[in-house]
Amino acid sequence: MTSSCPICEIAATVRAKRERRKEARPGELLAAALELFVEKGFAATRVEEVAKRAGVSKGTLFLYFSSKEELFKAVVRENISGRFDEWNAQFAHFEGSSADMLRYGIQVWWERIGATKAAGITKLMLSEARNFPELTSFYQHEVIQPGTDLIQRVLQRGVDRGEFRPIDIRYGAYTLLAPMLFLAMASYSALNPQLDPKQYIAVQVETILYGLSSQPAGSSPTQEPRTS
Amino acid sequence: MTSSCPICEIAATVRAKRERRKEARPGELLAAALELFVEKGFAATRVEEVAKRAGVSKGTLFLYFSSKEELFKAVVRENISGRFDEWNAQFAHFEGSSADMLRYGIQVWWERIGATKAAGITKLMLSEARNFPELTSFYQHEVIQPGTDLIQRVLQRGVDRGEFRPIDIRYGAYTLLAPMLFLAMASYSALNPQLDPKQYIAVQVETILYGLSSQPAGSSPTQEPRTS
Amino acid sequence: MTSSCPICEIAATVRAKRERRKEARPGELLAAALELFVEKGFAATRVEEVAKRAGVSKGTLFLYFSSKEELFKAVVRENISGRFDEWNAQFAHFEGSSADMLRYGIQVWWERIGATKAAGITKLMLSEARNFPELTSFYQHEVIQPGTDLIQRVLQRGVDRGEFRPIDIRYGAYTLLAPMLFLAMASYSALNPQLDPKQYIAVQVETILYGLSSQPAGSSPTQEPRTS
Amino acid sequence: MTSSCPICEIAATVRAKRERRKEARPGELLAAALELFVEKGFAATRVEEVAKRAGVSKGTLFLYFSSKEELFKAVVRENISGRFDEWNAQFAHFEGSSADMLRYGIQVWWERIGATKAAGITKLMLSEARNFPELTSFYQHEVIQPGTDLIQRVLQRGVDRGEFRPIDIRYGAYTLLAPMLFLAMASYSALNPQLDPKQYIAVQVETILYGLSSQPAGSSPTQEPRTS
DNA sequence: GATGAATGAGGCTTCATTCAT
DNA sequence: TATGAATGAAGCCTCATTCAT
Repeated sequence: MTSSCPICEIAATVRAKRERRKEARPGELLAAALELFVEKGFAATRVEEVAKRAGVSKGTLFLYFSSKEELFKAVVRENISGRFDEWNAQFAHFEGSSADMLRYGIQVWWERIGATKAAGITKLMLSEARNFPELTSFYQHEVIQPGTDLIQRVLQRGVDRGEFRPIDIRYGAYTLLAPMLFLAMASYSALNPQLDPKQYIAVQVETILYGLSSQPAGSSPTQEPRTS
Repeated sequence: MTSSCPICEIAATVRAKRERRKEARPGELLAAALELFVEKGFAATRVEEVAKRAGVSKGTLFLYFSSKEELFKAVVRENISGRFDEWNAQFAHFEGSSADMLRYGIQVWWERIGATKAAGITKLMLSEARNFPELTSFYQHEVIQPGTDLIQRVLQRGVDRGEFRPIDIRYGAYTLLAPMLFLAMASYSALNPQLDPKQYIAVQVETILYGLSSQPAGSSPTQEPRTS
Repeated sequence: MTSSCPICEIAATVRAKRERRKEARPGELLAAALELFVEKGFAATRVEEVAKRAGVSKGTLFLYFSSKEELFKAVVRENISGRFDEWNAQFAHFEGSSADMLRYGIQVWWERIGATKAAGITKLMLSEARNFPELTSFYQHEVIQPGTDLIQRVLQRGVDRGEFRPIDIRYGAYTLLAPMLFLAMASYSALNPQLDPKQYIAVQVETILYGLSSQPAGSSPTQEPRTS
Repeated sequence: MTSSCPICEIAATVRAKRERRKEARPGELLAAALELFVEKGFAATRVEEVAKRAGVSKGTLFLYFSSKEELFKAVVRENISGRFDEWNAQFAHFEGSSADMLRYGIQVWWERIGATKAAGITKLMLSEARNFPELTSFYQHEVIQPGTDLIQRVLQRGVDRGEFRPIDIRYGAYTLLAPMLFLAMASYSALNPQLDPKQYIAVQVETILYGLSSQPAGSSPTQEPRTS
């Protein structure tokens, strides 16, 4: 600080700045990578563009992530798998009908994943998994498995409480997953059907809940699916 | 036909053989291309490997298809869009309930598309559309539009005849499309959930028809979804 | 002729036709090759297009010319070197002033070469010689050498007869050659200056003859340059 | 400047070195490209060989020039069109006879273009223009047009001052251009006549100036060659 | 830590030439 | 003779990764 060498002071400033940014860097890179992976897919995204969008050079990217694949894994952890704990906890304490629980779960999924760029990751993985085996098994463990478990627990709860018909849990999970994942994929595809997601979800969910319900004739869809 | 001239016969044989060869080539290439596109995606498929799998050299492929993109278009025409006329005709004369019509349509789709490699094309297009704009608009015109039209006509029929609830036709189409397309995508992804497709379809279809039906209590799922 | 086998008759007809065309074929191919070589250059001309323009298949071309280079040589022989004998003979008996002799020679060159596609060969050789050494030495022997000799003989005659200043014959030849060859090249280039060739030649020739003349004031342009 | 901080000096050195390297690359590549284009023509030159001759890899070349065509344009700018401003300025202030002006201009052209590899560019363009339309229009604008304008201005000056016969300026320009361009082409062709350029130029120029002069022998040609 | 110049394997496409028919 | 399907070497260009500074 009292150094008479101006270089030293500059160096100190630079060092401070670097350290501050050192922690920011990966975040900026992850954000840029998420955007681009989702926009173009894994293979078609060029690391140089990721770096540029994050405001750093290509070399810097490799300083934080040893390869393009590691960068991708970090993106997945940041945006998806890192959040399962929180969700699991929320569901563990849910009180109310299982139909509401599903409605709530799907709404949360939509807000945190479906409506965000993270949805594009799902599309990307379904698309390119076969070409990148290591990414695939990573994603299996970190996302697919926990996610499927979560849904199955909810369905099982509904069946156990007599709210849902005694459907095959494993296949039933896909009755819910399929339209959501399809939405995720369609939204991030150029073939995007330009549906209004909220309305799409409402129609799907109510139709499915109606189909799942143990006493459909009486109660349920007297109220029309609310398409807001 | 009963010519006594041996030359004629030989000539005919030669001609036949040559023509068979010449006409077989594109077919062999299209088959190889379908397999590889579906396996790896458009960008990740190497034309040289397509050629090798068809048993010819790289150069030969370009004799029949002027570019990789043209090869892809030909694959789509051969496996999907070339068949819509036939389907449209079949549906035009269908007699029976609209629910049966949907069941039948989905079964046909499964047999001709879903269970074949053509399903992989769907996955591929959803995935890579954004990176290949020309392919995208081609696919829109040749596949998406005709396919959506077809489903919407069936739903409209069901609503008009009082068999289905008066749902929004446009979104309702996706109630059917989504699980099918999801199956197509999942099947051709390394994230394949290893579901039994027939059982998956049975569960989805019956759940959805139940959800669509105008008189759910009476007709539909008295018979359990046939999971074969 | 009285054969009862219709095939035999057809075969005979075919054979006759073939023999008739057999002699025509090379001519058609040479004409097509000249056009295309001149239009696009040697390397950029594709043998397949030559064949197509001649109305035959690629294979047939190689039946008559063992390679692209041989085809080119045949074109040169047909259009240029095959004509030197005739010209040499004409010049041997020319009577009149050397200026007229040059005027006449240039006019003949223009009509037989300069104004025809053969001029393009000159351009082509100057351009691509270095990439095709064998063609180069062929052209040296068959065209450059005889042509230069011819001009030098005329100049020498003019000097010997006191009509021209005693210039260096070798360099003087280029005083005449340069503008003509330049015209040939420019005409067959996309950079074509759109000059009227006759007018261009008139200006060049008279300027040069004037420059060459031993008594410019007196002799030279008393007779009008015939620019028609 | 006289900083006692050794870091600064090192940093300066490093920076200088890097910049020198970085700035040298394009120059080295342009030099290699000029050589090879001139030697083999545009189409026949392999970018990989350009890179190798510049001592870098294929990829590096594309770091500096986005395509082979852009590389060529850069070569033209560097060697030809970038110099017109300077020449135009020189000519604007020339004092002396127009004949001397032409002699001087031709000498300068010879030293700066004709005797250098840049002359080969001219040959190349005349040769390959037709196969590369974009290069052609580029060359038209950047070279042909400014060059022709320059010559015509000098000729017009001579005519205006009564030094030259009232020749048609447009065609007269080619009286000068043709032998020079021919020399450029011949020099860079394998058909190179092995003339001594200085002597060739001397003969051409004096012959032409003699032909242009308004009072060559004293009287001059009373009647003009009619060039219309 | 940060940079960005450099690399080189690998992809799509062209085309002279061969050869079975 | 005539065909044209087939070949494969070679060319331009891209991009993940390395490394000297």
